[in-house]
Amino acid sequence: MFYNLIGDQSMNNERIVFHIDVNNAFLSWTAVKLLNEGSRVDIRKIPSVIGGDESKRHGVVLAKSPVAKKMGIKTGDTLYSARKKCKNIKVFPCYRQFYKEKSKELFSYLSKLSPDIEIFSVDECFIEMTNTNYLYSDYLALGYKIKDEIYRKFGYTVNVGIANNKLCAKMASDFEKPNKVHTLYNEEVKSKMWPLEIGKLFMIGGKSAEKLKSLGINTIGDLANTDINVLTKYFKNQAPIMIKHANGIDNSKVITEYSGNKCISVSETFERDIADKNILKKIMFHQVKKVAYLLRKQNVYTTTVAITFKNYDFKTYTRQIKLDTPTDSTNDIYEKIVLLFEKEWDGKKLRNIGVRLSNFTTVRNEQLDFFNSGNQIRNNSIDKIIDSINSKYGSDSVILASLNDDIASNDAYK
DNA sequence: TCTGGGGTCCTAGGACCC
DNA sequence: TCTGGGGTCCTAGGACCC
Repeated sequence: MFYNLIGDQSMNNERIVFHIDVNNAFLSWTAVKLLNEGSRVDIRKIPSVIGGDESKRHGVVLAKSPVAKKMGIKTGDTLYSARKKCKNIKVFPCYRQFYKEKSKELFSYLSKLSPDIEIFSVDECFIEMTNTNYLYSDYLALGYKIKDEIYRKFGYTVNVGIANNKLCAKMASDFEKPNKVHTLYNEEVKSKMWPLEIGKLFMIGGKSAEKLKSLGINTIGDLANTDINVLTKYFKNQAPIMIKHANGIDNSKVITEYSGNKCISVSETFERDIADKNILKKIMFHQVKKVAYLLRKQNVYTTTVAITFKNYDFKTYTRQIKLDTPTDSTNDIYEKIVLLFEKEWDGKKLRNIGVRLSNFTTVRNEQLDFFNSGNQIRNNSIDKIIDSINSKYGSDSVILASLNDDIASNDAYK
């Protein structure tokens, strides 16, 4: 029997957090979709990846099968390099909308276990299990039950991490994959986490791992036992949190309430580099429409707008501007975006362009410009009317012909 | 046919004020 | 003849996450 009763933590009063992570989410979900559609091949069992469309210059690996992983293929690799590592790799497209539906379906099932659930990404969540002992007497057994039931109900596997805090739950679910349940209780940190290579620690990415290794810190245990004063010299304010993490300490709460985004952005990589100003402006206009709509949906106003662009040579720039008056108007935002663009763009070919809104506020604190107040009010109501029509009939049902005839009427970019 | 997209958070440095 | 220093706000860039 796989229920390990020795591992049962239900008798003490410690906090219990679960982390649930879909194994190779995009690939697993695609596998389920294809099988449901009658395919005889389970793409999880062959060398396969989910990748973007190379003809649109989106050619990166977004998820990989276990076989592909064994051949050295990593998420973020170019499809070109994935093929180099594995000649007969099968590449499947990315069905984002479908993944969103699968994600929703999973979390609504998990919400029944405990209302204290934090959706951490499209395929991961934390569940606060503290104070549910009266319902679940054996957490490890429960972990297996959840995992197996997800497989039975939905046809894909997950990893479950069980620990006394979020960090350790996340580290635990990342141990051996797929289709596994792991615990990482406080007393297990030394034996299970300390031997791991430093880059495995949450929030230690490639750059930090490299720097730590150059200091002779090679494992999580090394980091846990590093003098904080030494580490602070190299990592400033990050040092204390790094050492805490390495010791399995984390007091962060499971956040159940969605509190809105801190920023909203869109960006687009073009099929071919573009140096045509009118086309670039049209693209930005459509992007502004999108972010402004999302902003209004959150019922907030932005005080900072930014453009981001990437040159043909991959150098990226961001240019931002703080607004005197918070706004949620498509027109206002577009005006600022164009201003920034005209000022900063040197006319060279661009590979990618995007817009970003940040520093939101709920209060308008509006000082209506005396001469333009009529226009402002008119634009605001136009935005709202367009939002309601677009949310009913699709995002491009109505185009702001009144706003900018040139852009709205020209369909060079759609 | 080389290198996506959407987020959060931190830091360094400049401008400006007292 | 000598150019301090603390605080705040803002921008640009980068690290990291999925």
